Amino acid sequence: MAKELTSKSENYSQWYNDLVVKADLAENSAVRGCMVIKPYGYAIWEKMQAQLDKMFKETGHVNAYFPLFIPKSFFSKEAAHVEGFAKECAVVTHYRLKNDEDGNGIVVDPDAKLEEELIVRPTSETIIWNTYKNWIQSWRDLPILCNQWANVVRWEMRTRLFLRTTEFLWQEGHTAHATKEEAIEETFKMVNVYADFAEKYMAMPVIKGHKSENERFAGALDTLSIEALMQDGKALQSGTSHFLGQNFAKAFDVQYANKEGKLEYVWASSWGVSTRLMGALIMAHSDDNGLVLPPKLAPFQVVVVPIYKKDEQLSQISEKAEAIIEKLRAKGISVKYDYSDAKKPGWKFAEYELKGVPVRLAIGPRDIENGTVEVARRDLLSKEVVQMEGIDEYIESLLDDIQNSIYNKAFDFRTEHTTEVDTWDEFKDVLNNKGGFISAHWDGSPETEQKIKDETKATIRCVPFDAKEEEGKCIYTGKPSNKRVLFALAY
RNA sequence: CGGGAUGUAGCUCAGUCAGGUAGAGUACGCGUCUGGGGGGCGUGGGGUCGGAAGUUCAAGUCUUCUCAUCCCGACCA
Repeated sequence: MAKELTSKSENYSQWYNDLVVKADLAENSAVRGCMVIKPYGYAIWEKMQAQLDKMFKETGHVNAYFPLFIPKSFFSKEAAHVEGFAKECAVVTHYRLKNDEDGNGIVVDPDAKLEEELIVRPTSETIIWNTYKNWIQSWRDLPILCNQWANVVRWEMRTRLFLRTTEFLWQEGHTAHATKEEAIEETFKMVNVYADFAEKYMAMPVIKGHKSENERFAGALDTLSIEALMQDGKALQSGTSHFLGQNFAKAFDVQYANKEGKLEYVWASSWGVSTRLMGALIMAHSDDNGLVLPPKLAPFQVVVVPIYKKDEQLSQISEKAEAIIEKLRAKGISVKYDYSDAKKPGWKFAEYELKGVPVRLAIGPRDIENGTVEVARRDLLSKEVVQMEGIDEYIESLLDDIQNSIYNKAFDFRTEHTTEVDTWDEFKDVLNNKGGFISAHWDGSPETEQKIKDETKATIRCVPFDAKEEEGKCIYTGKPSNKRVLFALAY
């Protein structure tokens, strides 16, 4: 066994790290906290990007690109925003290197100090709103519905592949609207796009809701998020959509003339998902044998492995295999044919399992004789022998089955790990022994949330949109509450 | 920035206590038998022992300094 995974039950966090590295998704780089996304991992990200990009465009958005660097002065214009990000910013102070006079290699040229430092963007609200100021004069210029695909840098203390890296890839939508109602509508629209994407493509059920004040984005009036549950019972915030009110418009003095000719400040939203979704995808479905990918995001959905001894056997098998592959591709199914002699069939089986390829076909002399194919599905680790005739239709529906099946499995897991509690003792007991989402009453105050966090590390993941109205008492203070919120330990 | 640990082959690590020719597994090259679940046998290549200075006839091992990384905490999508 060349690539042994740590088992999930033994050490979940080690299992995750092993999986990311051994499935060739990403690795740590020479730069602290920054990862190299390897081709196989990047292929999954590209699939996510392509689908999200399509969904953004279908909802009327366009792509643009704004600078990596943000002048320091822009940053301080929105008070809450600078407060939230100041502690984790990379700063460019110089623009030139030179040879050290003492022969110690290359040093920063002290004469090349910038007049004003540049911040490597941790998010782009400030540079974008500074730009929007020039784009907006009249109600006729609104709305602006821009998205950008970019990298951002947040100088985190501790990093983990995909879940939290110093530099990460994401998309950030920044919209400008004439009215509050329209901006709020946009905020909700995009959290719904994220939820659709997570559920239909990632096969990952999510809860949509409002963030509590403590967890809100720096500079937002309201933050909506999608929250997913990982297999270790911890929650992962997978996407956020912010209603920014007029905060940035006021900070950057972005006003428009309304139909009556009166100047008004513009209303804003911003929303984003990042390569963190890769972490979510990995943790939502995978097992001790490796990655389990939903067919809709797998770099290739089917792998074909020929089993042969001699070259003439291979050409006989290839003839059948290629006919099958052609039919599958005609149905839009992506296929890899691995006829390489570099590895043995057994090795390939294990490797593609590790990489989460949804369906594996094995064709050997036995199959040629019987007109059959061995079909293995990754999610259930099951195998069956199927007639070659009609195999394309069989696989087409099998891929749908797999997509649904892994969604249902994750959904059942979440249902099983969502617990209503009514007392503080019960809360602590469920948190420590069962994990998952805990639905409980809360008095609505940031102080109470903070105390709960200090005592248990659990935070309010969200106030779900569909939280049922019911009278109850805060589990911590006993004060009255009219709806349940979701608590969990989170990534 | 506090607490703990580790730097030896591409990777994972032994060897350091007690100084004396640089090791294993895995990966890699070649040959061969194999091939329906990470194969067997044979053989070969691969190291400034993180860096610098010191002690010594002799340093991976002892001393001092230094650099880097990892884990736990505070921060966080």
